Amino acid sequence: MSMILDQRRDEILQVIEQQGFVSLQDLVTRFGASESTVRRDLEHLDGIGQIRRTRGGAAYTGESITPFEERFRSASREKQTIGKVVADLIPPGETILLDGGTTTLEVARGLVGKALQVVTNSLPIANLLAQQPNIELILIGGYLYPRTGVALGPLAESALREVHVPRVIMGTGGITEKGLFNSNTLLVQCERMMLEAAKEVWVVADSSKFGKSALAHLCELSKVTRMIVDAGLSDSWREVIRGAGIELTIAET
Amino acid sequence: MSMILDQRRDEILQVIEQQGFVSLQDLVTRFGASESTVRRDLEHLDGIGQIRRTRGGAAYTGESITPFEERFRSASREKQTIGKVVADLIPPGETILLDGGTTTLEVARGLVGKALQVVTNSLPIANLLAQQPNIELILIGGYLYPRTGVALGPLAESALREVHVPRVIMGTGGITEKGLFNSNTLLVQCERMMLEAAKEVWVVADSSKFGKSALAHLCELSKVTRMIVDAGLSDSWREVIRGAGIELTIAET
DNA sequence: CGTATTTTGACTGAAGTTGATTGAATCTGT
DNA sequence: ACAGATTCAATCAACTTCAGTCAAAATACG
Repeated sequence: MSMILDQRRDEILQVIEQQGFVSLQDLVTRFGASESTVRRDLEHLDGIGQIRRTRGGAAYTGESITPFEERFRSASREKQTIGKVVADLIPPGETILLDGGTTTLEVARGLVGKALQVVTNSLPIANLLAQQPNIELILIGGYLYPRTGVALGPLAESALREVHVPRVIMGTGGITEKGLFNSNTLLVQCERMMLEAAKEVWVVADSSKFGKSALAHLCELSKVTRMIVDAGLSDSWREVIRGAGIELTIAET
Repeated sequence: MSMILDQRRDEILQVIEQQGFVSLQDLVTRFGASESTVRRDLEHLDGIGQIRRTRGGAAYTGESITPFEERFRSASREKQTIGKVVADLIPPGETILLDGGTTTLEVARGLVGKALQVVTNSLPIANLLAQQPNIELILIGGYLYPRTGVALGPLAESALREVHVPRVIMGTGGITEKGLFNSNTLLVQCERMMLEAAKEVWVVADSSKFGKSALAHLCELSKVTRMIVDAGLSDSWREVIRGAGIELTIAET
């Protein structure tokens, strides 16, 4: 594994995350690599589900970024299953804290029709649940991170300080033995406050996230109470997760 | 200057979603693409059911965005003109605090394309402005009042305590010589915090609001710096408003 | 040091996209 | 109902981007 290669792919991912869309030519000039190389990088990032290739470039689809166009696309089947399973695990009448992200958005979809109190800093999730008569929605405010629709920053953090809930349901950018990662430091800071606000920490992640780290370290595995993952998770990773004292739920179709 | 296919189609979809309808020529000049290309894009978006093609352009047919959406479709012409006039009165680069409501939503529509910092507790306004690249959006969180999509309650109030802006732009339920009124005590409480947070208080109201009171008294007329009203306002009311030391702006078509 | 493996950049024909150009269909004003 | 204008679908050639292949370069490893 060449260091240069991984580094370049990480940086490409960051560029795509920041801009939402990037043309292949842009990446070629930006990194001084050949078309073929960049094309292979995009192919790889598409393979692990972090981006979606389009003719002429690529678009971001990874966690923690929920462009509003996302509503027109369908999330991966894995994420949908995870969303349904998690929603069924939550007892009616509860209060839950819902992190932003594509997987948690699927959880929110699963919650439709239930009687719950939901706290979230995600605009897309708020839009989805605001229409639900049985759901009482509490919005965490703050600086609205463009294109992602997630409220972050000092306002969000001080609002989270006043909130206490039995569970938080979080998405993540990557999971390794060292813990959870996300791609944005501002986001990680806010997610730390979420961890503080909740007794139990549930993490939803599709299996492509395992073994992937990202820019910012969020927390140790020991902070996590429960993980809900799709059936594609390897046996060795199941061992690691259970070995860390985490209750592992596999979301089957 | 060619553009990635998917990106252009997404942006076209966003434009149509926001405006309800666009002409083909408008899209051609906006994206600098040829008629043929735009026409093919519309054909595609029609094919996947997100828009409906019409002669000369296209209309939005996607799943209803939010239940609040219909509110601004049915906004009266008076409110629309007020919105445009107010938006033109705001110098670029400013920070404004935007109250919730149908008239302020029209103000927000007028702000599209400007470079501003906007603070709001209204979910519909946040949805409208979150996608604008030149607008930095700060969301006031809190309990989301279901009917109107406005964040209220203690969380909203403590967030507003940390905010200071040169102007707040407020809607209102009714105006009499005794001051401003609104129909909801929780809302009024929150709006009082907005008054505290701003140096200048601008009130937008269509002329039908004058002479009407409502459940909860918000503040005296003396708190208001400026009012923007449609041309239907009677001379006697104009006297009353100016007599209270308020700068009165009549929004003409 | 030499060999195996991975990564890279150039090249290819294939496939997709674009803008211009047609004549047909539709709209508008009289 | 008519003429003129606009919009449309269909087609085509130029252009761009694509996946696949191969050999050179870089790296890993014994």
